Amino acid sequence: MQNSSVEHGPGPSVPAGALTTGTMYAPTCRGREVLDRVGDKWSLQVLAVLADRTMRFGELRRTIDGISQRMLTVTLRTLERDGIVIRTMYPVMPPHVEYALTPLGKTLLEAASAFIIWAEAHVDLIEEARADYDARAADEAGPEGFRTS
Amino acid sequence: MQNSSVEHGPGPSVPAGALTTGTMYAPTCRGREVLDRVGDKWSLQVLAVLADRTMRFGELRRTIDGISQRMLTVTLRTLERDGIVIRTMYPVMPPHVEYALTPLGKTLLEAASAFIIWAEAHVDLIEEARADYDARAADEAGPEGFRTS
DNA sequence: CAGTATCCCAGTAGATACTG
DNA sequence: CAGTATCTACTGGGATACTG
Repeated sequence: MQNSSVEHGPGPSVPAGALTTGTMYAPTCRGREVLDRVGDKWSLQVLAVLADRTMRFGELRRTIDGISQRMLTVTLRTLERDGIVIRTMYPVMPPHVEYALTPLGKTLLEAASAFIIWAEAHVDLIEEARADYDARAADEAGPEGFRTS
Repeated sequence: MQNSSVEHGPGPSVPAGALTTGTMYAPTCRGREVLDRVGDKWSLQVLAVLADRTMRFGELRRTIDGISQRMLTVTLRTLERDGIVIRTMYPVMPPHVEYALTPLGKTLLEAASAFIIWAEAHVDLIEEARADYDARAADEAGPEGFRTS
């Protein structure tokens, strides 16, 4: 995925130095796939819960509550594969398995924390914005010959 | 979808220096929906691109490249609704529309930047971990008498 | 130029049932 | 307990065609 066609003419549309602010982000490259990975419905949840302590499968299932058995398994497997959590199995009866964050997982959680905190801090503002937007939208679509009088 | 029981017991679960990682995150609440929103396939991309400067619809389309017309529209609408980008239309012929980050959008991008940067910085490590994992998985399933040589 | 409207498929997640 | 297997429903998103 690259910008093969920036050629919208010989125009000086990009003043060469316009890339001051951003540029650093621009998940145009492979970082995307990591974001996709961790940006799914459950990964961050699992991460956040494991931040506190090591947990067993059943504990995670009960703690996260809302997650299905299958999705917990899938999520944990992927995180394990990515080196973000580590799975320790004790071959006893009944089985005992523990999940913990790896050092990599901890750095991830740290990096994501600002994001998570932002989300929680601004959720109200966003919902307000939505209400506003919807109200305005209704305003534009609403006055459809309702001049009853 | 709430975490009815963050308490799974009388846990002094966080030992002494479990690093800064404590209970502070836990996207258990409404922050989740915000994360879902921005965590989709295109939002962060759009945000990152708009970090540089205001852009027109077509510019975004060409810059992000890979995004379809439909998804750009959908993404922009949602971001606008959430108060993260602002849409300015100049009713001329042909139409001229510009998109920019709102102040809220800028704070979001800032919050997300650590995350994005982490992703780009660790993508190699992660892919390595994956290769390892796959190799080990193949090892466990593979040794089926395939000692050909 | 900047969209909207449809159609449609692939992938994702939920529920359920079974197992070492 | 800690999974795997399967079946299905839902939806995100691409392709395409049309419009003010």
